[in-house]
Amino acid sequence: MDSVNRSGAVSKYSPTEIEAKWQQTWADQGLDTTPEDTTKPKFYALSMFPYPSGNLHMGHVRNYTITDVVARVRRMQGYRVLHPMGWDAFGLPAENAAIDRGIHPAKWTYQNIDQMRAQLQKLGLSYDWNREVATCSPDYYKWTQWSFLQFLEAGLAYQKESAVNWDPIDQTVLANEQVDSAGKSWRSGAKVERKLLRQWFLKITDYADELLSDLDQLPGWPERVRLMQENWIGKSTGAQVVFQTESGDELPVFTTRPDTLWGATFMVLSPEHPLVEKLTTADQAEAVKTYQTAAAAKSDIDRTDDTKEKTGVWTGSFAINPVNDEQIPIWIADYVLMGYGTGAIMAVPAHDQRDFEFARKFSLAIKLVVQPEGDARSGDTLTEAWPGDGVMVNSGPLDGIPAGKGDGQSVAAAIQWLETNGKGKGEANYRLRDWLISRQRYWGVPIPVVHCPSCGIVPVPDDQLPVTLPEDVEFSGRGASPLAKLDHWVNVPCPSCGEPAKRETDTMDTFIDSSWYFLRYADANNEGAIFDSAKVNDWLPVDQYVGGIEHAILHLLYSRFFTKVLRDRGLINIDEPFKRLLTQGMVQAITYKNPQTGKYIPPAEVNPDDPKDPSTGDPLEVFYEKMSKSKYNGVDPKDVLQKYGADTARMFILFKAPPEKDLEWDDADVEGQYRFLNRVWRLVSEFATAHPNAATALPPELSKAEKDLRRAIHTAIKEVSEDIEGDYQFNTAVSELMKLSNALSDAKCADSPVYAEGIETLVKLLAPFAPHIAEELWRQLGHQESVHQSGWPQLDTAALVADEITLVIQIMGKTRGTIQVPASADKAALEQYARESEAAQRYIEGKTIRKVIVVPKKLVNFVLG
RNA sequence: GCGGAUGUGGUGGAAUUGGUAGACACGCACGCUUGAGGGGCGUGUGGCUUUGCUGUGCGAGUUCGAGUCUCGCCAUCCGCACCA
Repeated sequence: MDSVNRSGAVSKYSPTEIEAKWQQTWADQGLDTTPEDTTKPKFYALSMFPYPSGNLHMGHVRNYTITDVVARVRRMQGYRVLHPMGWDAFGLPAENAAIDRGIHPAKWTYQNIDQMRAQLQKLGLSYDWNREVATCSPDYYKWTQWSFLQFLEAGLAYQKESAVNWDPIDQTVLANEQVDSAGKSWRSGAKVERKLLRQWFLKITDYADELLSDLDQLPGWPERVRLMQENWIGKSTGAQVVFQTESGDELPVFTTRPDTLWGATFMVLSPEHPLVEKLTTADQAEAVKTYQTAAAAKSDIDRTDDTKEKTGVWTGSFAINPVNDEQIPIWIADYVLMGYGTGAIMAVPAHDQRDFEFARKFSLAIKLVVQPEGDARSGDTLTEAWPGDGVMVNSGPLDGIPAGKGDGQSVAAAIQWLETNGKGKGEANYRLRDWLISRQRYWGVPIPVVHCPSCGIVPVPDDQLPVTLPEDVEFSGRGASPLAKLDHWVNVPCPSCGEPAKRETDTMDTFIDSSWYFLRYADANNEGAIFDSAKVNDWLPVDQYVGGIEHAILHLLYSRFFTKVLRDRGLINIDEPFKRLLTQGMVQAITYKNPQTGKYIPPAEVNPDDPKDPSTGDPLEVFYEKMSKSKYNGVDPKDVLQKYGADTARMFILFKAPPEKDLEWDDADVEGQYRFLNRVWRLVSEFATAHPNAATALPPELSKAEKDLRRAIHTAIKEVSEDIEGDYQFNTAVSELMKLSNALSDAKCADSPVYAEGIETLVKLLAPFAPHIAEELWRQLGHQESVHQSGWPQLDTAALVADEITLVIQIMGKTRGTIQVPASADKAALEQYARESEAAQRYIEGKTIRKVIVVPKKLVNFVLG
């Protein structure tokens, strides 16, 4: 590693030294402070902010490096760039640390933030730290509460009884994502129960249609994220149809196939449907009760898991089919979910497979109303439901109409008939549910309302915000929210009437904190308002957002929702918060697993050439998996930075895989990047020593060597620029840097101004990727200002033009050789050169040329007869 | 079951969008430098029965020419899943 010293010419590349030096200098000079000069075009580059666990992992490094390259390139290109960082700092881990280790969540969190900030700063990320936010800080959550009150005032926040996941051991409510696939609590391991509780919701369903249709405005998002959101919102169009029970109650149902109404032979209600009790006859009371109890005991997962056998019970009563006045039985079954549609369905067994299975099992009538063409079927002989096309039969006014959802087909005709006759109407239904935001936890934003016996729910007035978290709390991990036990905090006078009242003790889902942080960065230190609207309207939307695919739905959907609500409150004028989105792939590392025992073996204990379990001798499975402690395959960024420096780590991560693909960590490739930076160091250092203050003004005439080098230089400028502007292709951008470096190493004109131009260009192009080494080398070249303020190299397209090109000679489409020809040659000349070529002569001799295809600047293909 | 993505050397990955497949690296081999190791430098590296043939998951097709376009399969990964 000290070979450079032996020559005595230049100093050794010492990353830790120069990285610390330049990080300090840049911070002192405020190089990364957001410019206020609004004459420049703006660019907002953002990484999803982290949860402050205390330790930076490789996934973070990858995420932030990608965004940093984008930000640095834009700065060099003359944009004013906003590139902030902050902390998604509320959440369960802090509270668990308090329960397990007796540290206050606030103390634990702020310690972690300090630790992680220090780690981030060692990566050379160009953040404007003046705009740092932490969602657990009262300065921030004051405005989270204020936002909540905006929702409340707009009628978009409400309380409702809801069935939630209840952990009987920890005595607390859990979010869906905190219950594993077996229906057990992630913390206590207890089987989760369903329990009715009064909870806070945000009415995201009011925005379902816009959240769906505006996905079209996001061409800069990955297709699959848009599709996932589309699926999640789950719009289906159809009709609402009102059935009457014999007792006179209305029983509305939603259906996507209103055209099959004449084939409805029974109805099914969800076991939780409010009308079940009333509809159940005395004879059936016991059976219904038993079924309801069994269904209630099952978690959602159990209920949706047994896809095979249908179960259900008849209520004993009947409904009237509104289209033909037929009497049809009303059943209950758990394949009908209370949370979707109206919690009740009309069952058309001939044309819906679930209804068909149910009808067969309980011997219910099956009536065919769509006759597939050229295939006479009847309900009695069907072996499965027919959901496909055909002609309507047995359907009164619809008879003879072709079945389908198109214009003039059965569905449209049915909806028109329903509306004309007042039996129902066209309607859309969504899978999306309202957002349950209540959490019975301490370490979150208190919901800023007071419950008053006489005034009801009273919002805390703006001038009394924030409702701060009390600090004198006990964390036992048992019972309701720790806040509920603090009488002095709970009991307050009603802000409206002054009588004794009680604070809301639920805190908000932490996804709320992260649903608006990207707006706050535009005006992060505003004490008098959530933000200055003009500043948000100036900076937003985020031009490039980068984060993991795991947020494809929740965070990104919630943020879009918040943005639209705040827009409708007149606070901002944008429809969508994130113009372009990049979902970066996982960072994986080699993993060894013993297939016999199922145990993971630390790589340090395995011989990679012959992977065997050191204790049992079993051959091991070898594969790449996401880094994690339990698999012993994590690589600590700290170790990499210490050994190679941030520049090498950044270069490796950018080069190893395209950003959206999974990246396989490989120490040998990290070494490779370190070697490359060392080569660049020697190349530039040696040049700077030999040619202090070298001129870059070009002579009027260039030699061939100079022209070739200059073409390589400007090809690099072109390719790197394109790679980091369109679809980010940092891997090929880095390979272009390597090509330029190789071209300079091989160049035979080291004393030419062209060579000096090449050296300077290499350093500039390298700057966004490896900012420290580029800065150090730039200064060695004699520059006073920072390379990061030196401007992006200008492309000279004239330099790209070659005097000679390589012409491919093909015979019958097969390449048989190449020749060098003048670039200026026209089609006829190219054909002539090709005919005369040795390669063509060999194959053409004695044959007839039937056709010649000439592709200018590329190839000549001879088709022989 | 529904929807989506991906499939190229020993490995990670390129390919101007129909025009020399394997750029750039990693690894490996050989050579030079070095007391040795490391490092550095140089050369080579898809396969094969090597004047040539063959090759981008498999099989057809379009074309002068296909990794790229069309049709049909296979495999892997991801999301959703009794959604009426």
